[in-house]
Formats: sequence, structure tokens, C-alpha cells
Amino acid sequence: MKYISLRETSGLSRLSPSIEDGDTTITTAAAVRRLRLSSESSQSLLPLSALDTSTAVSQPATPPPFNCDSKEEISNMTSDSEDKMSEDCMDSPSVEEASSIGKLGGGGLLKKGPWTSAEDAILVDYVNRHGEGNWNAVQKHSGLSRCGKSCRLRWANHLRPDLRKGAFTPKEERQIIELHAKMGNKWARMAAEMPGRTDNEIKNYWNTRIKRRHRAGLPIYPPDISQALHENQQCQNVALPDIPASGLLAQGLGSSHSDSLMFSMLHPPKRFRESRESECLIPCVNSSTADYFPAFDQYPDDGCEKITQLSSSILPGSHALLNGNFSSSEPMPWAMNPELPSLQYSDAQVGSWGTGTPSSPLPSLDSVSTLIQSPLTEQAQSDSLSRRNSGLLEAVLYESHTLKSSKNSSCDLTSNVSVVAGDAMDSLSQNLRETQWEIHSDPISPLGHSTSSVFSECTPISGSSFDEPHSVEIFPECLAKQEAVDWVTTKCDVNEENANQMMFLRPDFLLASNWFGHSTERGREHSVLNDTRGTLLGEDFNGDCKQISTMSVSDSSCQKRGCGSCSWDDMSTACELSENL
DNA sequence: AACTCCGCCAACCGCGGCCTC
DNA sequence: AGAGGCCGCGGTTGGCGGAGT
Repeated sequence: MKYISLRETSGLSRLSPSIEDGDTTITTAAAVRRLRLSSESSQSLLPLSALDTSTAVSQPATPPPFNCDSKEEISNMTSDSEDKMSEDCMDSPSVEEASSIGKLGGGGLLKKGPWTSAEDAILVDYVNRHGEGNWNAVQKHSGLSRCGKSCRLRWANHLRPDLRKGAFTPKEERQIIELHAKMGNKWARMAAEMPGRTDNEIKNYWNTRIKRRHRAGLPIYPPDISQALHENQQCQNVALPDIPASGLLAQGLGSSHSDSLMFSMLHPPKRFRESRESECLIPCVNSSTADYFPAFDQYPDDGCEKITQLSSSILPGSHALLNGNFSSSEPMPWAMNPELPSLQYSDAQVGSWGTGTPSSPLPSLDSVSTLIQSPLTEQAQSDSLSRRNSGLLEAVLYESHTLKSSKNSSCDLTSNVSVVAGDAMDSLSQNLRETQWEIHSDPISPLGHSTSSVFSECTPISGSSFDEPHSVEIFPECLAKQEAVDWVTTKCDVNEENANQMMFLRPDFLLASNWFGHSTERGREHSVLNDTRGTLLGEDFNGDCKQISTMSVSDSSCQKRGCGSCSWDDMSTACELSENL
């Protein structure tokens, strides 16, 4: 027989785990009644077997006297809710707090802090009589000195009869991971997928899990999920190249501004009352995820921590993790790679794009959102893990590869350079595919030294969001980069129809063009360009860029188009040129 | 036993969307 | 159209309790 200790004085919430212990699941509302029953018997220990969960929902119109966690409270209980509140507050541990905020109830200042069982009972009673919603009326009509928000939160997180309290089961943990992989930090959506669980629970679980794993230097997601989503990405996001240049630019260079633009455009609305439109954002994940993560069971909870010890420094590029602050609005390290298009391109994508999938429809916003939120992983991680395997290089190579295919003969990109680049890309991709996580520990790029340092000055590129304040704090250059990007994006009126024309705005395209290469030739005029380039891509970029530029300039379809002489401070010219393409 | 550190989690806060007037 | 209220979501905070020293 299990007993619930009633020594707790800070509300019911901390009783819940005890109640939940074992397979028994009862609601907190039921616990209210339990406590009431226990108070009547004046027992300090309540036998669980005596609990009756069936009565949790039906509350009497006038709550009978009930226990407020202490015998003193019991003796002070009256049938009047406000009196109960007063007594409860006087006896509750939050009395100091309550007194510190002034008069309680009756239109006075609203109480804050932990809920007492008396308040819980009042709220439960009110909801049972009037139903959910109209939370501001609770305070008016029930005597509770709590704001509507607080009432709603308390009800939703603790008093709802259909809540499942207690620790997450391994199955639920797996589900959370999968859902997070699919949705990012959409806790409410995740909670909707997990009946009986609240967004707060899930959020807390995730945050603590992230912290734990971060401390352990382990990846957030088990390799299986990474692999599954990676594969998923292959069959989902084949049309990214068709995304307007503005989007890619925003993606590629990221920033608080362009990022927000992108997210406002690409992320589904916060609310999705109408439907679960995103049910199939990642069909493979969504549908019977266990099928897609067959090996995940071997990583219950922290089981996967046993794996990938090889990645001693996980996601060094993730500023969130680096900071020990897991903040949210960014997708998780790999659920958030809107920053660089290159990081979004899986090897398979590159392959599929390279081989051309012209019929591929433009992804829906949701799918794009999914792409941004969930994908990338090995590559992004390897990118971030590997100083030698910058995503930028892949972007350049990819772009070269893509241009070769998409432009066909019109743009003769089938030069040796392109072939070499494509081969290198294939090689790199193959390497990535084969080595998977191992690459993290020893990511020897087939391209040897590369643009490794390109992004070293701006870590967010390797898998984090730009919209975090601390990212700016740590990487002040990002601000300047953002400004440059903003400037570019605002200077040129980009629309989807001109996406191809505006391709030159894509950073990878820029890299492949001779814009940068010519910068030195034009002397001081292009100091701005140099600065911008350095700002955008990091100081170390220059050296690496020369190589890239040299590579690309040789075939330089861009050069033929005459856009090689554009400078960042003359974007109107660039726009004009784009129109003439 | 006393103290500190850390994890967990309930609750608060700010923001933004929706709805009504 | 827009102002205000309501509601929900996501991020953050602070308290509690357990573990470690």
C-alpha cells in the first residue's frame, strides 16, 4: 500500500509524483478530493487504496471543508470560499508573499506564487460549475485572488481531470524527442500529441534533458532520429533551390531581421486551431515513428548518452549550447538550420538537386518549415563539429553543381572546375554519409583545408538561430553581418518570380561569382565589399574565398553575365543587372 | 550536521493572435 | 479600421528538495 505524505505544504503539485508513483494515475483534482477526505480522517498518511478517482470531476456546488495541507487549516475551514482563502493564505507558506502584495481578493491585488490546495479546490469547483474558459471571471465569481491567466494555467497544468502526472515513461520520452524533432519548441503542439501531458511538462522535461545532455557533451538527438530525419529530408526537400533568393539569402546569412522574416514566412502560425496541418510535416516521423526509429528503443532517455561519446564536443557551433542556455525560439541544433542553405543541403539533396528534379513542387510552407526546423543533422552537426568542413564550401560546391545542372548548356558550368567541384561534393557527401557521426570526431574533409574558418567567427551559422540576443553578444559580428544582409534584402525588391534572376544575391552564388574576386581590383571602391564580405562571412573568409572565387571564376557564367563588377554598395546596379539576365 | 550545488518543476511574464465592440 | 479584452504560447524565474562535500 502506498501512502501520500501530507507534510507538503506548498500545494498539491508536489504530491503528484507520489500519487503517480507506480502505475496508478490519478488527477490532481482527484487529489484535492483525496486531501479533503484525508482531512476528514485527520490522518497524516493517506492510503492510496482508499482514493476514489471517479469522484474527481464532480465537485459539489459549494466545496465542503477540505484539507489545506495542515491540520490548522483543517480546523479553520469554513464553507465560505473566501474565508477558506483567507485561512489558507494565512496558514500557507505563501502568507508572507501574500501579505507582501497587499490585500487579497475582493478586487484587491492578485495573489502570486504557489497555489494552495484551497485555491485549487475553489478553482476546481468553479470550473466544474461553469466550465473552462472565461478565466477572468473566475476571480470575480469565485473569490479567488488569482488572475485569469494564473487560473487557466493552474487548471491546465494541474487540475484538469485528464492530466497524467508523474514521470514520463520511456515511450513518452521517445515521443517527445520525436515530436521535438518534428516540431521544434512547439510545446503546446507537442502536448496536443500527448494526451494528458501539458506543454509545461514537456517543456521542462526537454529543457532539463537538453541541459543534461549538454553537460554530458552529448548530442540532443539519438543518431537514429538524426538518420531518420536526414533520410526524410531527402524525400521532402528537393525544391529548396526554387526558393526565392531572398529566402535563401535570409537563410544563408541569417539574422534577427531576415531570420524573422524567414520564420514569419516559413513557420506555421503559432496557432493551428483549424487543423493539424503539420501532421505530416515529416511523414516518416509522424507515422509510426517507431518504425522509423527502430533502434531508438535502445536509447531510452539517456541511453543514447552511451553512444556518440566519440563526439566529445557536441555542436560547438551551437551558441545556445555553448552558452549553456537553451533557448528556444531557435530550433534545436539540428532542428534549426535556417541559417545557411549549405547546411540545409544534405548530400542526398545535393544529389537530387544536382541531377535535377524540376518537377519537384515548391514545398509548402509547412514543409519548408519542417525543413528548417527539423532537418539536418549529420551534416549540420558535422559542419559545426568540423572546423574543416564548413557548410559554406558545400554551398559553393553545391551551387556550382546546381548551376551546372539547372542552367544546362546556357550556362556552361560543365567546366572542369564544376566537375571537380561536383565530384568533390559527391565525395564529401559520400564521406558524410558513410561516416555519419564518426565524422564529428575526425572530420577530414576530402577537400583538405577548406573554408573552415569562414564561419568560425559566427558560430550561429553552424546550427543555431540568429534571433537570440546572446548570439549577438557573443558574436557581435553577426550584427554587422545582419545589417549587411538587411541592406541587401531591402535594397533589392525581391520576389519569387525573379528568384532566378536574383540568384546572384545568394551568398553561395556570390562566392561563385567574381564579385569578391574583383573587389581587390577596384581598389578602395570595393573596400566596402571586402568589409562586407568579411563581415558576412568572417575574416578568415578572404583567403578561402580566393580559392573558391578562383575556382568559380574560371567558368564564371556570372562573369559572362556581367554581374561580376557589382559591388555591395551599388546594389541598384546589381538589381538592374539581374533584370537583364 | 551544516553547507553548497544542482535538478526539477510550478508559476510568472511578455508577447502576439483572435475576437468583439 | 482600430482599440481593448481575452486567451494561449513560449521563455524565464525562483523555490524546494535531494545529493554531494
